[in-house]
Amino acid sequence: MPHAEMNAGAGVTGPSPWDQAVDRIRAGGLRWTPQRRTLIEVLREREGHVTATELIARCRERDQTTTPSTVYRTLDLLEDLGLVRHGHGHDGREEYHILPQEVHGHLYCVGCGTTWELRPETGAVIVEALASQLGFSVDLSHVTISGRCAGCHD
Amino acid sequence: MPHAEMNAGAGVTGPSPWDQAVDRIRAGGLRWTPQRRTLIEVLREREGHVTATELIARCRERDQTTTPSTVYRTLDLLEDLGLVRHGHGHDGREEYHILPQEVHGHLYCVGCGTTWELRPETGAVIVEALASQLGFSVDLSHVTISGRCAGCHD
DNA sequence: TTGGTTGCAAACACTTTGCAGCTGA
DNA sequence: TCAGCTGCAAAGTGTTTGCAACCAA
Repeated sequence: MPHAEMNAGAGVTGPSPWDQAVDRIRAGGLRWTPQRRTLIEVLREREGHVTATELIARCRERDQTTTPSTVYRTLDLLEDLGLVRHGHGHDGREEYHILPQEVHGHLYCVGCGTTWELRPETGAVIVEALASQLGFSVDLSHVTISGRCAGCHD
Repeated sequence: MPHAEMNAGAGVTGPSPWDQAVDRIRAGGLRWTPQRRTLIEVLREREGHVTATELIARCRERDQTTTPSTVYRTLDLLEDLGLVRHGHGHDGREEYHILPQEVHGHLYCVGCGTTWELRPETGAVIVEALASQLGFSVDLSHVTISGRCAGCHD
């Protein structure tokens, strides 16, 4: 998918936030379980956004016994830890943003169905326009804009 | 309300597109029923956007016997006629835009729960920014931006 | 008459919840 | 041990569909 290029090189400082997740879970008196490990394995392979349904399916690939309720409960937990955030996609389904280290919105192409990231640099124009014109302060992470991407014009 | 007066010099032109709806429905060999009349009465009192659930409730106020399935089916029909358009609101529910005579997006305030219209004049900045920077052509009618309105800043 | 419509109820897809038993620390 | 976790099944949303009866044209 023609996703936004991830930072090559300069990257994140220190260990992956997912590694810290184990400790942070334990630190809260919570337990590190096989089910949580499975979900986090799935999550750390992905960047961007996924639907809960997709996560459940991917977990089931690794562990046939995966249960939806456990996945949802674990996602709630991870959201409390700030490792994922949820919103709603263009079709109204729960959609999880993985590792939102950088707040971003989404662009959905009705032509090819691809979802693109709307980087803060680009989104800034929107944020500023609405702030100055209407006094409205945008939460970019909840923005999804539909339209047609460069490759899908009529 | 914004333009909409398509004053034709000859004969059949209703003052409101809703009046034309009756004829357009009949013209398609379809039937004009009490249930459809009820829904359209409800719709013509509203501007902007409503959830299907809200429409069902309002119809039931007028006609206790209103059924969800009929409302959904009628909304489908009205969408075919171009009288409403549906999208998804900030919470992922079906949301209908009534009489989208003027294409517009939405602003949702997470503070007070109000939904505001994003007028094309204001939205133009967004459209232009994404077009020039990414070659993405925005469909403003599917844009919903969350944030805080001027009266709800922390 | 007759095909579009309706109401009902059941099906749906996705998500949440209650609870008894299991398990990580 | 024992609070937290899991699986299951059942409940809940909101939306869609199958079908026999119904009714607008």
